[in-house]
Amino acid sequence: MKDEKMNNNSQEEEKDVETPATIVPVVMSTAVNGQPLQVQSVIHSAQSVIQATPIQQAVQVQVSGVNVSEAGEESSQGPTAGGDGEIERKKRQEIRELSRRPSYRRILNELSSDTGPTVSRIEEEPANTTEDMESPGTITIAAGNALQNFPTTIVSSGGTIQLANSDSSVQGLQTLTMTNAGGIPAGAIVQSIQTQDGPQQIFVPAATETSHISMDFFPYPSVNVARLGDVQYQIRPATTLPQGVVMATPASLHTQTQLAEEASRKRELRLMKNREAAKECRRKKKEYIKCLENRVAVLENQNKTLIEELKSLKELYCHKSD
DNA sequence: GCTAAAGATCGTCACATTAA
DNA sequence: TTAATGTGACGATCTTTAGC
Repeated sequence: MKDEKMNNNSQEEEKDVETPATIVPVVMSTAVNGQPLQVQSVIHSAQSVIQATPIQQAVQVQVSGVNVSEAGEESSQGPTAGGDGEIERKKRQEIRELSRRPSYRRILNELSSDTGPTVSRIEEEPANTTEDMESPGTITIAAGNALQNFPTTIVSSGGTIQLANSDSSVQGLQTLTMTNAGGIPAGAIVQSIQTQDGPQQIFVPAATETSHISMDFFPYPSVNVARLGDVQYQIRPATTLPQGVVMATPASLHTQTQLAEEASRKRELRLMKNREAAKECRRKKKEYIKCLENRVAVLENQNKTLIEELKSLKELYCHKSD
């Protein structure tokens, strides 16, 4: 069952990593996966993970796996020159299996050079502003970061709509408030919005006199929401519905639709957050594994130094006893 | 160049833990 | 108690590699 996996308490792991470490005064230089190590910081991070409890076992398997892989790689320089027999084939197969972890090494290299702040994974669209607004009745605007270049006034078929961008510096979620100065014609358009995911449309319900529309923009199209007064409407890709189809329901079904869409929105939000959490979790895990690898390197060197020291002391002792 | 195999990555689910 | 968050497991998909 999944119970056993839960023994690997994540908080414990975090605490282990954050435990104040003692700096071990060892002078050495080493390298892991070709990366030169700063001895002090390596020892620091290594010390902090030494007390790792249940998860340590699991990760140690990985670490030893990497070591084996590295060893195998050294011995696999090109195809075997002479032998063609079954044994040679098996040997080559073995070597291949051992040496195959290129992407993993690449990740480690990236991790070791990653010192800056987390870079946003959401590609920013170039600003897309007034050019699409010329056809009457359809307003094409830009979402995402392009909102900062957004015009404050655009003309719809029903009149003038004032746009106020709440905070264009917040990535991922943007709120756009539209105040309808002229009144949106009942049953008519619909605002067409250009987002990172292509044009999207908001359908204004028939016979609705509204003076206020607000829209939330997430990086994920299915989460984007428009509100007319108290009613929420999901902003969907324009391609999912034929032009002119009114998505909004009659007043009697508003509550039901509202609930369903609210649930759907919550789910999308939860999935989005979980997606990000999973990414963060994996990043931490890689970092943790890297710390353990560093620890291995440090301990190996430390061991080597101690053996040398013991050797020289033994020699000294032998000389003196003679 | 094509293909199969294996590893890596990602999104999601389920559940444990934590914070309010 | 409950909502939010963290993380292992799983399956789908992508990437990389070797062999042909």
